[in-house]
Amino acid sequence: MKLVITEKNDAAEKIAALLSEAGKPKKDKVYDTPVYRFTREGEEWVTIGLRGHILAPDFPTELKFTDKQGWFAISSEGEVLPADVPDGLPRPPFKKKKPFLEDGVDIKGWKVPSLPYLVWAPVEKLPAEKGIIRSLKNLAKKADSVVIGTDFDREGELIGSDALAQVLEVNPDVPVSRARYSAYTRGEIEHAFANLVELDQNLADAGESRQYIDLIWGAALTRYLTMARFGGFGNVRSAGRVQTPTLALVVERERERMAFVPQDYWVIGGRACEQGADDDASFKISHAKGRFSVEEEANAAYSHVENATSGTVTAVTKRSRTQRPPAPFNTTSLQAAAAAEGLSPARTMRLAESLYMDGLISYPRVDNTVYPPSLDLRATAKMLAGVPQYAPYVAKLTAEPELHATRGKQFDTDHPPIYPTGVGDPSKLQPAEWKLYNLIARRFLATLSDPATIEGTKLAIDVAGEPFVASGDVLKVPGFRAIYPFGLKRDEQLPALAEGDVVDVRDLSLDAKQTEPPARYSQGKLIQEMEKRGLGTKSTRASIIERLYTVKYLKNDPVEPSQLGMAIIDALHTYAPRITTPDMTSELEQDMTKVAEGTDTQDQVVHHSRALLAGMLDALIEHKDDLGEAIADAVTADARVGTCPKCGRDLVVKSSAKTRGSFVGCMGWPDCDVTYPLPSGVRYEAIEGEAGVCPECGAPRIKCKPFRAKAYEICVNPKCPTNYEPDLKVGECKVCAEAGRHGDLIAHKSERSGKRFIRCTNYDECGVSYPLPARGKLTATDETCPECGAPMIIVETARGPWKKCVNMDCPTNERKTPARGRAAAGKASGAKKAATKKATAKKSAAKKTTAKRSSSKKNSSEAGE
DNA sequence: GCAAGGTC
Repeated sequence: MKLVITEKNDAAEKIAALLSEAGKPKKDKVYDTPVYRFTREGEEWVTIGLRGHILAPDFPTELKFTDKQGWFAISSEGEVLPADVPDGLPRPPFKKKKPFLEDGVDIKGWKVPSLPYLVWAPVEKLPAEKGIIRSLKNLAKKADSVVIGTDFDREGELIGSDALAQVLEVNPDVPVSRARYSAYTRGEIEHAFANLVELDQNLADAGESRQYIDLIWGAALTRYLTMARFGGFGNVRSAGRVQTPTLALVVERERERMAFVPQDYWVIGGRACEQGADDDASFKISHAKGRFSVEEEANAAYSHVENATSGTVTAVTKRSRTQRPPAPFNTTSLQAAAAAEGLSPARTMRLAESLYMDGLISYPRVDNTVYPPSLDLRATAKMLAGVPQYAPYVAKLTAEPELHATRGKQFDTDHPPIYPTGVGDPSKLQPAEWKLYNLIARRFLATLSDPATIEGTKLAIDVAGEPFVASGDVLKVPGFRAIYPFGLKRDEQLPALAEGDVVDVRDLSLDAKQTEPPARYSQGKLIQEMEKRGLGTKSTRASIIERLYTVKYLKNDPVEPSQLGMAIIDALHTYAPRITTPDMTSELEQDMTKVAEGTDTQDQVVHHSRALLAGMLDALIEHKDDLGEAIADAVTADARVGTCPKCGRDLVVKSSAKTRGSFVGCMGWPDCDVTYPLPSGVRYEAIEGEAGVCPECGAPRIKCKPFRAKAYEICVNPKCPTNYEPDLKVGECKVCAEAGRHGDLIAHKSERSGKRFIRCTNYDECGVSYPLPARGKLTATDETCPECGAPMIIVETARGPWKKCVNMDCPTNERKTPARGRAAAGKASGAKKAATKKATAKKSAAKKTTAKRSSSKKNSSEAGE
């Protein structure tokens, strides 16, 4: 039996289909791993797909600190210190209990495990995909020969080399060869298997050097930053060859913005229209000078036109321009286009993976922007007629005798650009999935479409002797824009005017403005910038940006660095500058080339890199205290939500170790005891400036951002009148009155839960209490409910005030009562369950159609070749 | 509780 090992299941399936001589390969499973069996030249073949890297590099378990001992910091004297422990908790006696934590203790011949030694620690490769490895070994035992068919690049060679090591463990004498192909076409695959070569161990070693260097630098610097000032569990401060320069890009832009000195300028603008026309038909005009940099000049010009009500058209110029249809999508351009539609790159990749698995789009991790000749463009376009929204456009497009596709700049043959492979149904896909599918499908059709022709018109208008201009665009030939409206600004249309025409002029004004600092990166732009600088790969960039958000180095979109992010970059820039620039990646690339070419060995390159790191770590350890302080200050600044109304110190968001919840507390604790509760399950943000201080009580106002709901602002003080009237009397207790007592009904707010309720002052005797809505200002009335006699109150929310009976069991509350709420919620959850069921049904249905589709595609591509 | 690179 001949065993072919590929990088992914997809490749195993495709290669089996292309090499099989007697019909379709038989899909089988070894344990849980799909494999494909077929015969060729009288021999049994089987292909198996790995899942990328099956081994992961790591330090020996003795160095991993996987038990409770924590990571370690080094004092300036070079002494091994346990991690800082939050005040009040016992300091574990690490040194005594764990002798190997001492300096100079040998483990496997290495001194461990203080930070400087970590730099020199050995690295092992441990199984990461145990299931795949088990299946691989099972097949390898029975193999007469093995072909490594992983991707044709450095990581592919490494993945193949790791797989080979597993194979040789169980079948040491099996002959092994390497197939090198760069497209899943019959010609390419046949050629690769007819010209098998040896695995390139130098290339695999180059890949492994990359793994080791990334791990050693990342682990040492991450542990250092995390321990320089321990911020509690869950507060890792990470660093790495790609993430740190990426963060530096964002910080650099923020520094430019901070250093920016705005310049004053003035503009004169207004609106004009045909004589007597409506405001709706008016268009924008502006002074031909554009920006006045001298105020007096602007004033002078404005004084001429201030009272003008009409102008004369002095010139009309028209110029047509064409707009070329966009290039096919690769991963980066898809991420950028989707980011402009509000999907983060990481989310885009998760959605794309799901669409790919459902058979709706092609493989989403590609650099290529040129469709291969084997892709049947016409058939794909025709398939999209199955989506009703596209059908009319597809009919027109496919009526053309020939289809020409645009070509992008990047041309590889690994995979085709991202294109639709199935018919998407908006009623079956999640809204975000549909959004992405729609973008991809329309982009595909756009790449086959004609250019758009736009006629631009410029008007010169004389207003009281001052020159004004107006411009407008009209889409003359829509071309691709009829199907692809994304990323384009709307045209402003001008009425048909000729030289000498008189127009009405309105709303002229002189506005003082200031030049803007350079804009922050959008997530899409950041992805593109990373690509330009060689940071990360198409498969990793999205997740690296996401990582920078989870460690709280970045916030908001457009991307903004936190104080912590800026402090980290400042510190590393001073003591370990190599990690903060893309240079490390480009130098690593050069080293990898040397290893691949055999002029340097893996050991030499890794050793050299360790030595560089060791020097930088010495400097970092020397300044551990300064750096720890800078980090602590930055974290405080990030957590700051306002000033303490009692003592004037900073109020910050703190997290309670006991409840795992957050609260606002004063930095002056324990001298100052000011604390405020925070709503749970929402993210919060400080509000800058005056708006961040409650005008009623002086406590901070914060912005709350619930998941997938509208953000709102509140004062953090639950007793603040902006939250509710404290202890408001809403009426008298009827039950008590009937019993001959007096009881007042008072509105309260629980400080613990934040919930509001009404309770009788004689609650212990009568037990009367009513729930209240969570938000909204309450006002008492003199009225009692005509149905049940309970007091009426007014609740004022963002939607306006409404009067209601406080008794939730009262028939007048039936429409808005919690009872109805519960019923509705029950129904909603029932609907959700049904939807889930539907989704599951959809998934399996989609899988079926995928299978059908891929087999029909296979047929057509075979027919085409 | 560390990185970045594959892929699911």
